[in-house]
Amino acid sequence: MAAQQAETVVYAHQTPVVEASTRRPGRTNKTQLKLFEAAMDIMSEGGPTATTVEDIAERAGVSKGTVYYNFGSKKTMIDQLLQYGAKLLLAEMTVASDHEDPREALRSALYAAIIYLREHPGFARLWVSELWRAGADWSPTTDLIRADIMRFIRELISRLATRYAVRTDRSIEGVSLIIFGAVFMLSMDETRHGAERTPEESAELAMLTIDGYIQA
Amino acid sequence: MAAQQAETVVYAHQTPVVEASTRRPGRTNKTQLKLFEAAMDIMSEGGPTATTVEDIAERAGVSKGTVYYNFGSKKTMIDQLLQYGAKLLLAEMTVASDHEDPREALRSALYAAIIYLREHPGFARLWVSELWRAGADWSPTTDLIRADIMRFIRELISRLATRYAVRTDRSIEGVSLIIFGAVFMLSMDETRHGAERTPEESAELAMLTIDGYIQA
Amino acid sequence: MAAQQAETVVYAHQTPVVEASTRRPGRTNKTQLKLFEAAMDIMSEGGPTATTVEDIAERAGVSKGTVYYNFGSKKTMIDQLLQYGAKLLLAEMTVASDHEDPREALRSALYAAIIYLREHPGFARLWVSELWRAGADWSPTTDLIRADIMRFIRELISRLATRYAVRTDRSIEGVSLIIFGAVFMLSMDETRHGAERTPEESAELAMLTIDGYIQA
Amino acid sequence: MAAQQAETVVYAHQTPVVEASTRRPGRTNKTQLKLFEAAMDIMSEGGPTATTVEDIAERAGVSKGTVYYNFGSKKTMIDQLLQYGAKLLLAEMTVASDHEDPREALRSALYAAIIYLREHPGFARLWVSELWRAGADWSPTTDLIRADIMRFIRELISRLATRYAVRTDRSIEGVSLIIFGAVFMLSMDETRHGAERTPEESAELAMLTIDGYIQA
DNA sequence: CATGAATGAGCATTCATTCAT
DNA sequence: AATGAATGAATGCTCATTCAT
Repeated sequence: MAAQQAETVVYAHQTPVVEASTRRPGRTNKTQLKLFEAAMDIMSEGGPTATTVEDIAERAGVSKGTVYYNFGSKKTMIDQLLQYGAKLLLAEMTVASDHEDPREALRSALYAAIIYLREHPGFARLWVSELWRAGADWSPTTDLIRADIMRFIRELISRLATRYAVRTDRSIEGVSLIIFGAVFMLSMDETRHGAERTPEESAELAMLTIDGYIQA
Repeated sequence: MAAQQAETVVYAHQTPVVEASTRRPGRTNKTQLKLFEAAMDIMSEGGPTATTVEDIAERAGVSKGTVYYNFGSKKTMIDQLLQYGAKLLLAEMTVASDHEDPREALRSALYAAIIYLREHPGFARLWVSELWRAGADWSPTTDLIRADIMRFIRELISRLATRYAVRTDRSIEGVSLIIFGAVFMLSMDETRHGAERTPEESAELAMLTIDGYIQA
Repeated sequence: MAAQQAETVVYAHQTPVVEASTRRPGRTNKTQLKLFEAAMDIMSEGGPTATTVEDIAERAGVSKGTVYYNFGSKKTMIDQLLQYGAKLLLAEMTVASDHEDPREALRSALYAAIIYLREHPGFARLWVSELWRAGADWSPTTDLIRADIMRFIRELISRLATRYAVRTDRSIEGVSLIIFGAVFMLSMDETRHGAERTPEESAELAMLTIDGYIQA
Repeated sequence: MAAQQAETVVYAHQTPVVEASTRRPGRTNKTQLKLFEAAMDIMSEGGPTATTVEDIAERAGVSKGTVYYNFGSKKTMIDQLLQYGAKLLLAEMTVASDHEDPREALRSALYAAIIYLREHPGFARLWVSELWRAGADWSPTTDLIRADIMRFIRELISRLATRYAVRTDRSIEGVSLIIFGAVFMLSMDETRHGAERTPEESAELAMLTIDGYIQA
């Protein structure tokens, strides 16, 4: 007796991530969490297209039907997984960014992001896949998440100007983007080639860009 | 007797990447080029998994069988397409880097890369997909290509020290990596959201990192 | 979670033949039986290679996917079909061989075999195809079945010595083999050219060899 | 400029086997012989359906097109190969059967057949496959060959009556058939499981049936 | 004579999705 | 709330066959 579900999944800003698009009202339940973990886990190997619903269900120890009972479709599940992961990532970065010095706040946030992506390679892998997807089956969720992350970084970068002299011939948006790119590449590289750098070193590397941004 | 893989497009390495399964010598022929173009074209829409062999063949104006006659498998074709695209990319960057001033050489090479990736979104899309794949069907090609690009950037960065004071507490390898990430993110962002920046601006942004690297 | 192979029809051996790839326990279900019947039916026309999974599914009244849900692959299905048919054949022969006189027991068993093969030409056709296959996709099932049938005949032949004088310059193994060959050739000939002999006559013919074996 | 070729291949009794159905008039040429050898060789592994035209051409060291230039179709090639092999087999048996004593003539002919089939497992494999094929693509060649072999054996068996007392309650046709089956099974068994018997022993085994036939 | 390139119908297989229980 | 069985459209791949050179 499952109710039909809307195709469009709106990313719920500020409100509980999963709730909005769940098949049935109510909070993310235990089965859904199990499926999220399993999916994140397995997604580190092959990206969403290469990962089958059966794989995920098996890893989560439930049947395929259960995935459909809980999410209605693979697409929806991926979508909500993305939201789930992004929420956690943002939460980590937010906590870490609680520093008075804006440079330190940014460094600390990037450090947290690097740690998170290292520990959740499946999320990183998934995000990359979705981030650069195009065509018919594009979901707006990715854009919304990207916007949230970007906004978060942008605000941290804006704060730099309150204490440092920053270059005014470079857009904050642009700087945020390449910082984003640097962090991602560092994380994915670790996943692929093993950690050749400590998270601290990675964060310092990413801050090089900021050092180029701060100054005349 | 049928050509499963042509040596032709083998990416410029000391040892041919796909030699093991190569069946015959000879140059990349017209059909293979047509297929490469078609594949690059289509790949900008949905990544390799979402792109079917039939689609590629149709766009190239040949039959599905022809793809298999020329490449033997989808995987092999993708692999060689990657090599083909990388060869062109590196060629562009090499030509552009012909400047006496090492900073300008680097900036110009990055500019060329940004242009190339903008004009070949399919290649960029494909590369991203392969770059972070793992598991059974991983092909070493991606690693080799990545290594070549990284080596190229690394050498340009090394040259900076001949004229500028550079930070010695950051590894050149690491700097190369985040430059790589920045360029990629800039390019993919353009593909996804339309060009909000000129290529020149994008190149300057990427150089911010270098500016952070150059100085005491 | 899906049943690729059922343990059910595993041919009566000490160790299940296909155990390695079995996914779940449980009895041979209705769908699998339907598929066996359909496959045996169709196989009489063209051997396993010429028979498509689609044909079998259609004749069984299920979808192609169902075949794969139940058996995992065409090869596995053929394998289990062989086991299924062999089990039935051996059962028939076993029942028929219940005679005190060893010669009569053997004759009766051969008669049963001839009847069975006549009524299941698909099984005979399949077996012939597999029996002499070689190369990469060889499955051990055929050997195991052959060994069982041979062992059964061998034992019946051994019993002859308890009542008759038999030639000791001919190996029981060899005699079993040519009896096997005679029965097969008789059956297949009927299938190809129509029944020119009654099963009784066929059985008597096969017993000629035994008559040559019994005597000084 | 290849002339079209008739689908129906008539088996040329008593006349050169290959000539009748060759695309162009004239004797079997070198290329055709090379292809026959290659096909016989490779056919021992997988039967005609599993053997591709490409496999045969490759083994013969010619191109696929050459097969079609020489035979017009795979079917025709197989057909002529069958004729070619049968002609050789019959020739061997004929030479071997030149004995005054009919029993010895038969034994010797069977011995020759066993040797031939052992040395040409591809022919045996091919024949078995064709012998029990059914359906639309049945070629009459197999029947004609079978008839020739059977006639040959039948005549040898008929001669037995000139010197031995034979059973009159068993048809010569039937006896020929099971001798045929015995020889085949012995040969194929050797191919599959290695030679556990010398050809002499195999021939003696097959003669058991004759011993059952000779006597009151 | 021979062949390399191309073809396309046909086939085994995968997998997201449905649904009765 | 969960699931096992079934589905069928989609897809990668094979291979006999054609044909221009």
